[in-house]
Amino acid sequence: MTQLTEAVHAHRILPGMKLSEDEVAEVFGVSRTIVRQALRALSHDGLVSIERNRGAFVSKPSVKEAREVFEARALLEPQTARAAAERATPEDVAHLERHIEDEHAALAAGDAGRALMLSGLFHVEIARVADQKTIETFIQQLISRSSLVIALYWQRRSALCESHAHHALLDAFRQNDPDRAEEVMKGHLVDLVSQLNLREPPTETRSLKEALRG
Amino acid sequence: MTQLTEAVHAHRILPGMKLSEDEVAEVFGVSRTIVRQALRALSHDGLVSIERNRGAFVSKPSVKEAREVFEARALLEPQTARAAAERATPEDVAHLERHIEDEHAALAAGDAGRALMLSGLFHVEIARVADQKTIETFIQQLISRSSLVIALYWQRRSALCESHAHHALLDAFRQNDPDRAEEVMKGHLVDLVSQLNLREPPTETRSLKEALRG
DNA sequence: CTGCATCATATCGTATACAATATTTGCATA
DNA sequence: TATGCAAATATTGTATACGATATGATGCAG
Repeated sequence: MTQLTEAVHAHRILPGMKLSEDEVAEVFGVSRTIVRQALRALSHDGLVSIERNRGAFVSKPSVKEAREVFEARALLEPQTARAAAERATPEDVAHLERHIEDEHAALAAGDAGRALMLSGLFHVEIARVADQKTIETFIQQLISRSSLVIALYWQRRSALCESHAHHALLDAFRQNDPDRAEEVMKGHLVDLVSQLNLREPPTETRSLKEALRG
Repeated sequence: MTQLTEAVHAHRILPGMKLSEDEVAEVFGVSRTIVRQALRALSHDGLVSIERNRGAFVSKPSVKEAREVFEARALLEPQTARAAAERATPEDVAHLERHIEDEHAALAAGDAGRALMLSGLFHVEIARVADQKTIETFIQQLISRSSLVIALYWQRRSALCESHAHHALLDAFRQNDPDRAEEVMKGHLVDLVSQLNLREPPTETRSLKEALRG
């Protein structure tokens, strides 16, 4: 059922799309009970919004919400990157490195959606290295919602942006350089926001089934 | 069903206590379906932990989790208090003031549990004044878990601690003094942690029904 | 008397059935 | 043709029933 989350992260399911309980249940071959549980969970993470007696829809973050998400990230992530740099072991670094490699591989294979998902997951992994489970949970939620924000507000000019910052973070972790890690993360988040077009709230929908089968 | 949350905040339900689905369903006169929904929601907020095929228990934060909660609060709340001080209107101040008065009234009436709950809610209200819905959600969760931490690790010497800090925050808001608000909040959180005894993980349970009837 | 295996009971996990609500469709009327 | 009402349909909300799993008791062997 976590496939739903992945589909959202990979932009195979787009904001505004309705997630009908019967439909999702049929696609995954489970009962509505399970689907309802999952949708509730996603709702709690802000990925879908549930309207009573109307159904669940993939959230369409407003401009204000988009800003809030990145403001929260700016509060949490630099400090978390610092803590990660203090604690990072060679194994941690290797693990993160593999993560980046996977992202590149996905990109090379033309699977931009998977690359985007892995790119977000990288930030969650940092919180894991920092050994901050509570904050990790928050960052997880923020990354999910960031994926929605990107789907809505990304302006496509300047495509390959993240690679550099993530490599720079990796270096800082490898050298256990907290100051640098914090600064890089701070700048990285500023970069991300600067590449958003936080003005219009566009719309678009597709069929659910074909998006999931893809 | 939010009564469950209130009961936890007011320390009428204590960490470790089992929340049997049938039992809760009977107490509230609803079906297990509803109870399960509620328990999953509480689980997501970290108030209860669900063990598969065993049931839901009020969470017993470990020392590490307790530290993490207050570390996260230290990252989020000072900045949020700053933002609140920048935006606070006279209406906001009046609203927060009433909150503090309610807390005092509860304390005077001997309802220490309700006072504790209101004291926590005060922090959530600050996020609301700051107009930061996303961060407000996080703080809400952190406050809830703080309530559990307090139930487990509070050392009773120095009882009336919060009053001063909350009044100081109110003053800072009234004067729209962001620097002061941020500093006071920072110190307030340090105070709170310093009054915890983050060493032993004690245990204790009571019957659910009598706790809710009380 | 103690320890372990087995069985009975209780509790949770999932599916299904029914009720409540929203949405759509069709028709009548202005 | 457009509009408003009403019935029909579809979808979600809730309760209940059944199956799976863990827990505790019981009895037997050592």
